[in-house]
Amino acid sequence: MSSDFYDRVYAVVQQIPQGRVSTYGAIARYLGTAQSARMVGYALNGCSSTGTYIPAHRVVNRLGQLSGKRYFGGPTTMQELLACEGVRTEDNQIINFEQHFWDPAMNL
DNA sequence: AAGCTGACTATGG
DNA sequence: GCCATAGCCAGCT
Repeated sequence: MSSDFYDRVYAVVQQIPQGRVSTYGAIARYLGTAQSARMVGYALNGCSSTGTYIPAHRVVNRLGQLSGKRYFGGPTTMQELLACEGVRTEDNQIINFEQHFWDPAMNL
């Protein structure tokens, strides 16, 4: 039922190593739809519907901001998940974002 | 079927 | 340097 686009997004996000983060734009570009960064987040919106665990907390916007933390049910859920993996955040933004950044196109 | 929405990004003022 | 506007694509109403 999930479109190929959704499935690809999930596949990439699942391949993000623990303690690393990626961006919507990077994933979108890897999928071939560089202009559809919004769709990446939109796809993650249905990650719970897939029944598969998707580390969506490892996906942030290009500034390293936890733009989608409000979709995790708690105001600090995403932040805690990242912190649990060793990713420090400050004011909803990842510290040393470039250091944690993981580009699928660069590793896949 | 047609229009709106959105976890983005880039550009302009 | 910050706020406003536009472009984008795929899913949802």
